Amino acid sequence: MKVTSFLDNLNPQQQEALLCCKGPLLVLAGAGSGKTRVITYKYAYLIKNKKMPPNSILTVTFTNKAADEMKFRIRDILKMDCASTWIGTFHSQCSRILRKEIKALGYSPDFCIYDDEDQNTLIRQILKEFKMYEALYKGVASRISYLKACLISPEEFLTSGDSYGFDERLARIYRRYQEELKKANALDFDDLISLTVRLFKENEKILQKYQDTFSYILVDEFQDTNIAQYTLLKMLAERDRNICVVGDDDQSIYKFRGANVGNIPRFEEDFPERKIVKLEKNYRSTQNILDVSGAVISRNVNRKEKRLWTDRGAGEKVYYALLANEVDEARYIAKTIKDLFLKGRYQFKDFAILYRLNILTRPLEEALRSEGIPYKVVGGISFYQRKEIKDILAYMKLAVNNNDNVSLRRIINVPQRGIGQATMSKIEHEAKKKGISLFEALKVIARSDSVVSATKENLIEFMKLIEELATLREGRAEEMLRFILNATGYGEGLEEERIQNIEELVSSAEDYPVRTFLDRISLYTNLDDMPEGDAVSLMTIHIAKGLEFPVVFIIGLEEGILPYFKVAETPEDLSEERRLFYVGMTRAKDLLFLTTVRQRRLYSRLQQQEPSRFIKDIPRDYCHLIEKIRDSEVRPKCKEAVVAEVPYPAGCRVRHPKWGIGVVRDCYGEGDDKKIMVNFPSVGIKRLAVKFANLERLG
DNA sequence: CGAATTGAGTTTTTT
DNA sequence: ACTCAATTCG
Repeated sequence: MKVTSFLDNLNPQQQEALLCCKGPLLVLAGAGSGKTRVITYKYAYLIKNKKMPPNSILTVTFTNKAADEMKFRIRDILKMDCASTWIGTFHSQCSRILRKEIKALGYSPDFCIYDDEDQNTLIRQILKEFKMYEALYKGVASRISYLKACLISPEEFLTSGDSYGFDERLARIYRRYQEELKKANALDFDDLISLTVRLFKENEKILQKYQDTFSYILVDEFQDTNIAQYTLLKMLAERDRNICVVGDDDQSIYKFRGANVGNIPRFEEDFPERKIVKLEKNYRSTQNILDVSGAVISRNVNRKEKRLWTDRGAGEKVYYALLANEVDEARYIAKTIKDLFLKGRYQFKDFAILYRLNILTRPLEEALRSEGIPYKVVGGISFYQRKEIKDILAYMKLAVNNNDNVSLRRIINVPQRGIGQATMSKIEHEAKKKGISLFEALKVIARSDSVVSATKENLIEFMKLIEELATLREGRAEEMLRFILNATGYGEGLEEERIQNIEELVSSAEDYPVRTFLDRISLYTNLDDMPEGDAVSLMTIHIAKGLEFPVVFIIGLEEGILPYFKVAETPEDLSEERRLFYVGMTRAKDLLFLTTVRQRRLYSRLQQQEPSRFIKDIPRDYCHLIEKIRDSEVRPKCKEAVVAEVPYPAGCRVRHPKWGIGVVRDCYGEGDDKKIMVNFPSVGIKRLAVKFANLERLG
């Protein structure tokens, strides 16, 4: 493919993003603006035109799916094998670096990777030992994860006083947790990033080596990076300053996992010579959908102003339906889908139903079933997190890394082999006394006479099993898996479905060596299973990010649900909820349906619902209002939400004492808080409080 | 050691 | 209402 043909397929802004190959570049890519295309083409352009070797471009994504898709496209464009390229997730790239360099940090390169479940198990065990309420583990886990994402070590946290919500108990648990990880020669997901940062901080030579290796850095979904990830990028890019980050602050919806939108302004400060390119042409939605979603998101403060446009035309108005309860809501949606399907314009797979909370699927599934509409709930427990899969893999992990205490605990009595709590306590005690791993301690106990002979035999048998497995660790994964299944009898008496899962695991091992296989699945936490066949998709808005559908329904647009009542406390949280709504709306290509109910049964409680505050930010003119509530039940409040009187309708002109005449873009808020957005030719778009602005309306 | 009962807590989840 | 998990009993 010639350079010119890359350019032919891009609009002027996209071309600009592609051609800027020297120095730092920030690409603000609106929803549906062809971001992936730009990144992929840019990568190809750097190789073809700038003659960069493929291995000198570090490309970072957040999901394996995004990385795989990119590799697929590159393979297609350049006819190039992408197996050894540096295209991958933050975590896989860091793991690759650490496997090579981690000795410099005193870990063994055989380290295993703990997923969230392993992490939780370990934390719970520590809580138990500290005699703390175990149910706290979720909060503890997320706070530890947050600290790690901010590169705060236990020591730093201990001396941090009041910052970072200091809590003495948390500090002790955190410190102990890190010690246990180190003992087990295990890294959790956050460690993969933070230890790579530490590696570079403490070893100038190693950092230089990777700075030399990477002559260009490309980052996708930059708005989702956390502090640790940003620091990593900054260290690598600091010297040569050839880095391109692509993101959209309006689509930052993972704050709760440590993502920090502040990294966008931070990037601008750290790389003051950066160029900025905005991608505002949208290739996905109708203008109506863009206007409605744009009106909602424009209420957020401190965002990078973007005005998405399309040449697709206005399209149909957005449908906003007000319904009596969740059963009506579900029926309304099912019926609408059926109607549209029967008209022949859409297939079932063209529809997506999006929601804030998983719990909202229940009535939906019922209604869809009764209309005979095929559907698939996307998300939920992923393949590799199933119990049977994790059990089998725990054997494998323990064989490769005998120090993996969490895996040992997991399988020592699974399937049952008569090693119970009493015996386990003895092993724990021994391990603690001698400062050795549980497996070493188990060997000691097995040789001693401190347990009854039956138990002793059981221990010896388990020990032999693991040692035998260990001899297979240089071999093929499939072989080891078969051995595990035979030797343990795992699967005997199991449900058919679980046995099938195990079979699938074995066949997915293909020809991989044991270690490669383990690494792969430790970092591939979900098999990106988009629904096959013709079925309506049900998923959370979070999961829908990055996807698109011709027809989108967003349900449960009520106070307490979106925005969710537990997060809607700070303005930041509220902004994120608004972004979530925005992400949901911008998934739609042709038709967008929004629903609110008056009454909803939630956690067995019947609740009166108020329409989401975001609804009133939708300009009335862009909406079909559909009310399916029997007249006697209509509460005026619901109606007001959408029909709220606007003294300054969009498009009308006003005179400001200082800035002269401007065109009203928008007016929102209530009473004294009523705000107005006006475009003045002299000063641009201004946001004003109606009460103080002293405006004069002109016609 | 395993089964049954009681009790608490209910978001979102790329890796 | 329902799930998941810890504690208690056999």
